Amino acid sequence: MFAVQHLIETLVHDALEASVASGELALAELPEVTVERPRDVTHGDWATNVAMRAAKPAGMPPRAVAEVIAARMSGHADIASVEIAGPGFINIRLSDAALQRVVREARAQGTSFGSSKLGAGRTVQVEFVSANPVGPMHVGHGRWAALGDSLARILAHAGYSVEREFYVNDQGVQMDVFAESVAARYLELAGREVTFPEEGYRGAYITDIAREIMAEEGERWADTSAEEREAYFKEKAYAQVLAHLKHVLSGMGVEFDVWFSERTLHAPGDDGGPSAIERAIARLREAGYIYEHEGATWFRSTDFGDDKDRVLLKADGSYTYFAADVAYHWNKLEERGFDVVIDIWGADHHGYVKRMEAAVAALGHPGKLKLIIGQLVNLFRNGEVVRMSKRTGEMVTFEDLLDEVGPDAARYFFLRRSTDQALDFDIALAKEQSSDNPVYYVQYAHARICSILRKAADAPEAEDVSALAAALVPADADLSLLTTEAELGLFRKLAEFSEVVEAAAEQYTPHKLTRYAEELAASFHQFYTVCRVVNPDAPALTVARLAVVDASRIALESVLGLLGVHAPQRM
RNA sequence: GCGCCCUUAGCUCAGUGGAUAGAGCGUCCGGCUACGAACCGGGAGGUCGCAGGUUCGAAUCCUGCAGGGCGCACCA
Repeated sequence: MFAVQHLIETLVHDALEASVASGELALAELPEVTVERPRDVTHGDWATNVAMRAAKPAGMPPRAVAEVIAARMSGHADIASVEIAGPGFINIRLSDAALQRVVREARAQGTSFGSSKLGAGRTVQVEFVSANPVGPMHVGHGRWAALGDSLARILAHAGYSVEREFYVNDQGVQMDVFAESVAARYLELAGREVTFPEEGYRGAYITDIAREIMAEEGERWADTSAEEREAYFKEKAYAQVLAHLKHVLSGMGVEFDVWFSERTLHAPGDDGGPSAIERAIARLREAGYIYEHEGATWFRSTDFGDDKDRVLLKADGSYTYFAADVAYHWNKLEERGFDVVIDIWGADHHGYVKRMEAAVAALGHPGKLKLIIGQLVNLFRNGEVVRMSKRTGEMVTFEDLLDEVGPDAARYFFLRRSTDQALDFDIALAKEQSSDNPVYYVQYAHARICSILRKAADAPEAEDVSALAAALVPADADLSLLTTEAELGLFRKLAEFSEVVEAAAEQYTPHKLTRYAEELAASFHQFYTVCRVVNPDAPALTVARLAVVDASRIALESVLGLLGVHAPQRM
């Protein structure tokens, strides 16, 4: 995919360079060339402020600089006009030929439309959700699931080699409490006197798990030692919860490549040698960032801007959660060698950002860890806050939400807001099948297109509209017949796709794609309202319009695919 | 007390240092004898939280203040 933005940047840059070479502009160094989309369409497709940036060093008025550069840009086949405007903007308008090429490319490339080589094959790991396997996921996890998965899809589309990973905290205090909780419920079911653990998990699912064990194995665990019982229940219950997490995530179309067990970080190495945690600490020690104090082993994270140093090995001989996390990131960056590692965390964990970045820097990989901090989700129903209590375990879970609104609406709503904005999720609105609900607006455009293609092919029952389009419209259809504002507007919107994907990939902002999806759908609906597509009296025009319709179908399917939302052919 | 995020139209939110700050919903007025009206067109609606600063230019960058959210463990 040729991204128009890069073409324009190159053209401006070359014109600038040539102007300096010829002596028309006296510049010691070239200013950075940036092009942007003007807000106002009358200002053309692209604009650059480079003349204003170069004016002072060149000792010329901005508009005079712009004149020099603009004179060297006109004449290119992809450019219809170059104009100087305002204080010194250079406004560039694409030629119809350039726009028509985008339509042909979309049809030729199919699902790879909008892809780019931005990532150049670099490897990226996206770790997200990583919910503790001791209970159901809350709706926040749903947001991270949608975000991480969509980001992974976008990065892959932008040319990165992507892996999705779920870090399983299958060791530690929470697992112990979890096992004790299940054991206590089990004993209750067996009719024994038992005091429920003070900090135990009180959700009804704990009892469900206990009941299941009871059904399978009877009361044989009621009279064993607590250690034996809890050790067994821990594995049993944890396996069940993990399977449940996978099931729920899968229900929203989120599949992980790797489920990484925290236990492997504590376990001895493959050769029976030191564990990953021990190796990581040794590495930090070599680098001089470790010291002992009051019986504990500390990491001097303050060397990297953290507020205070952090304990890795506690005085009681056990490792902190952070120690495992250090080892985990050492594993990601050093042992598995990812070029970029992305962690998606909830805002409630932002306090760990500095120490994690410090650890990664101390391990010799500064800057490779990208931490995305997502703000939390507030649930509403018809404008009323849905209250939840963690203490009693009463809550609307991610699974409940998914069951109620469905995967498409859930994902779309999770992705529609920028990550650093708290999300108000209104369950009633997400369920509503009306124009209030943007996911239907976009899907409707796609279904409408499919209907047109079926109509054009006179095949109302056809399932494969892609084949219909291929048969109806040759690759070299004469697109120069399409000259109305609505048609050209749609061309322009299609031409934006690639650059939106790149921006979303570079800035980790899937919400840009929901916005683009709505804009693309709007451009299509406008086109549809004004331009009759299937017209027996004008076969050439019909074919040309069907080409744009098909390109729009491909783009909508592609953008919805990046969001993980289904593109229905009928609805 | 310290740190991070947020504050833009009645509501929910976009907005890469640029030109007259946008979208959806809501509201008002219009548009189906042709391909899907779950659609389209138009109007009204803004001290971009407040105050300074940086510069050719600030919703955007810096500082301070106010309001809201989330964190500040040898917990995970």
